[in-house]
Amino acid sequence: MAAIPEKPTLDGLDERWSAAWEDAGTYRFDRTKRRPEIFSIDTPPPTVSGSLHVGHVFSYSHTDTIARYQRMRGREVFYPMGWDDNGLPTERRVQNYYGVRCESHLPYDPAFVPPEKPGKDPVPISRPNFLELCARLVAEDEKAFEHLWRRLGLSVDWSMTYTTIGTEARLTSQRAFLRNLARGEAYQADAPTLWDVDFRTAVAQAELEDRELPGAYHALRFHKAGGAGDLLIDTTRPELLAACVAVVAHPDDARYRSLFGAEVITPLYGARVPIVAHRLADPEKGTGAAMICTFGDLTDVTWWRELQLPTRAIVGLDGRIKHDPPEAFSADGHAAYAEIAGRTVKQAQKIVVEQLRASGELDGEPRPITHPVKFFEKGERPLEIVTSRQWYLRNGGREPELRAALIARGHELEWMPAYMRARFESWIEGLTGDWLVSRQRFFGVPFPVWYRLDADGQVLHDARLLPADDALPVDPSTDCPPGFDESHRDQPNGFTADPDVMDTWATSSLTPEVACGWATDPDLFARTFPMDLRPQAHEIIRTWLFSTVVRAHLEFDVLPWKHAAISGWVLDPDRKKMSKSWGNVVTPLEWLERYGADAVRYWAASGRPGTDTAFDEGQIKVGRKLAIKILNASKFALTVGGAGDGGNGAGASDAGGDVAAVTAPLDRALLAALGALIGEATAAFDQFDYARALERTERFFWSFCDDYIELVKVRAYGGETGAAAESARATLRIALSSLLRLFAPFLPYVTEEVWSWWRAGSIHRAPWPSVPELGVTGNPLVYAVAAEVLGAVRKEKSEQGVSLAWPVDRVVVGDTTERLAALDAARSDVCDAGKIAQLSTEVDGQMLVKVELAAPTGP
RNA sequence: GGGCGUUUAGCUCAGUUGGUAGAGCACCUGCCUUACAAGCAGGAGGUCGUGGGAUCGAGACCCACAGCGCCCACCA
Repeated sequence: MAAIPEKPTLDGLDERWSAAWEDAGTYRFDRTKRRPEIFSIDTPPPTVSGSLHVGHVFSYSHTDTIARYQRMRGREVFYPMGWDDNGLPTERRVQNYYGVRCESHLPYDPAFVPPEKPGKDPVPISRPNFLELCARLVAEDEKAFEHLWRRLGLSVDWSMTYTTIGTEARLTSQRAFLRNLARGEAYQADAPTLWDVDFRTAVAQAELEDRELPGAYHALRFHKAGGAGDLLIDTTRPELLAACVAVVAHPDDARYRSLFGAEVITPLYGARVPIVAHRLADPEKGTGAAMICTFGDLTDVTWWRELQLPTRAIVGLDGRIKHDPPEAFSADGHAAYAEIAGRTVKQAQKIVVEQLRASGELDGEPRPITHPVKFFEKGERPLEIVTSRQWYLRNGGREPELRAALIARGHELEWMPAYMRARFESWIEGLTGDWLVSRQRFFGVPFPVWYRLDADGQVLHDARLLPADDALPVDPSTDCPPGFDESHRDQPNGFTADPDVMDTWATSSLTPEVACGWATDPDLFARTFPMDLRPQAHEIIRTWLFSTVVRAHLEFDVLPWKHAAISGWVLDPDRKKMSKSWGNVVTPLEWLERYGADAVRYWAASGRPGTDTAFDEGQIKVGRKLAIKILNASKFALTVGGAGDGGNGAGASDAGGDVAAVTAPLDRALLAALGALIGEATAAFDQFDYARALERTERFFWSFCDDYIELVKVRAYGGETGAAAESARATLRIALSSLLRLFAPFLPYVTEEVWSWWRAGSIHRAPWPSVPELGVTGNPLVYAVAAEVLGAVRKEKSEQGVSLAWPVDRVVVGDTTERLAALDAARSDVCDAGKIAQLSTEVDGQMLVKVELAAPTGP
């Protein structure tokens, strides 16, 4: 209990209460509670190597309001925070930050110290050294995030953080993978794969994005066998001509029907390729005939697979044309190929076009077009398709039954807002294959797999060596498989490690399992899983949400959570998707310091679930004003009539005041209206609609300040005694108690501050307000009519340009009998508040208020 | 091309069983009133995207169209 300040202020509240909550363990999770008593939240682990912007503050504030509401409802809230620190973003940040480059073949250098400043040329370092730097940098980043989150007032239990590269995450990912493997859900395949030539890794369908790029149609002259003329074929990728394995047209296309089964000879290279038919060939496009290359795009892959064509790959993992030409070229063909060998595809295209022009096999000039090209979402050059050995996880991409089961999971899940389910479904319906989970990178969870080598040192991919479950997590590049030691590594008849790491989503898809302790803490797991809520952004429904559903479905045959709350984006003030540069002009911490956490949270909570919201400094200012208003109104409610240090101390009831003392009709009317508000706010929160709960509460609160307090002020003042005065004072406290608790999920600092003036314990562990605790309530009409008449009196004074304290000789109110009766019940309050000498009423169908001001007195 | 969302005051947005348009900001006017001048009171401002339909009655329901945004698909 603290004294009520003479001049309440928001200054210093954030720091003071953050520290107090930490000391008191206010948000500590009590793991003795059982599953039904617990509300568990699968918090999104933010990418720590990314920049912090107000978008983070926005969506994490939403989740925190839900967490606080559930906690006040009596649920023990399991609200851990994770840090997503594995994967490419961290690698990239480490490379730039320290000026280093990971080279897997280098030996570990225990004495390595990164350069003070990144040099011009990156320093090549070993994989273990590189991983050390990753670990060092993410530790710093995570501190910055935690600082921001604490300041924002997230009610997270900070003793329960996890990271996606930590031991728990590696153990969970590897165990889950091995179980997937044992059940046949994970498998390895040597197949065409989308490949980023800069990152030198395979990427998954979920990580693709289209970008519009300029390109050009080139009409190539293929030669019919036996000199029977030419066949024109349009292509945007003439550089892949050497990889052409067939020409395809639609089976119904009359122009080509007679040619199916025949062969044509490719320009430049003189290779004989068949003309084949396939329904995906579009007669409307180009000449209606297309060349099939291995591989120019995903349609090529489909044709290649379904028509069982040979492979003639010419693009290497480095994105350059391979040096060995495919077979079946003519002598001139080999010469032509030699000129592009070793070149990038871009360079090769120029050369090939020149060669075609020279040979007369380019029909006309290239016709420029703009077309969508597939990119890795983090990449800078178009993806190539190369054949490589990769791990896959079944996700319904190739099995209708699994696909249907996952769509059914989407129906089982409760979405907020509900329409977001459509994105989940359309993603599943568009899957073209299983989930490619292996990445040729370093800072990730390694696949816990080794392979036998034969007597020649060749890898036997079918002869897998797996670790014992209790040995997990393992790093196969430094740990040895059972029965082998380091001397057998990479030796004939020995073993070699699987070189790949898992896709970052392969770990992130297990956040419920990681956070709830599936691998290490079965007791905790039983108390928290399946979880109650997954809050997340809509653009990662296809990745994070979907993959998490897949993993839980495969492993446990359940949904990982009951509800998914999808948040929108923060947009620039001009309503464009927020750009990095704009979002970083002022950092989130600076906003918090400028206006206080409550103010920023207020803005965030005004963004409805799933709705993109423009950043609005004005709303933050409004939030700050609201917080200040709460301080001042509370001070008044708690001190009026000398009640400041009175009877409602540690032992006060939930209601916050003496319910039995509430006797005046106006006061009882207020409690009736308050009860309705509590019902609305509770219903809104139960549907995760925090924005509605805030809006209703705020509206009520301003009316409470402007109307109710003004109406009862005189009655509640210190000079007054008796039941009427006590009734007003008790009602002020009771209403304040409820209102503070209704605001607590949004404005944790100011509400806690006021609560501490007069109540024991944290407001954030206080029970959510309820109608029963208000006791008997009255007719809300009394409050409504009294406020309206007072408003009419104010309006008259305002229009006459006099002070609101100006006396009124007489007011005549015309209204219905029922409303006049309600007014009569609050007659003295209305007269006191309006300084009205005489109030008379007359029954009338329509409300009419006539106000006669007192004449000016004196000079 | 398919789907989802959205369109209400100058700006940001509420408007949940259909009953004669709301809030905040900004703007204008007035007011030091014993919680609050980072305040209080008041005012002005909208044919609710367009066109149809069912209804006694539509911002809300149905249909079509348009703008904006997003998701998915197409990528020769």
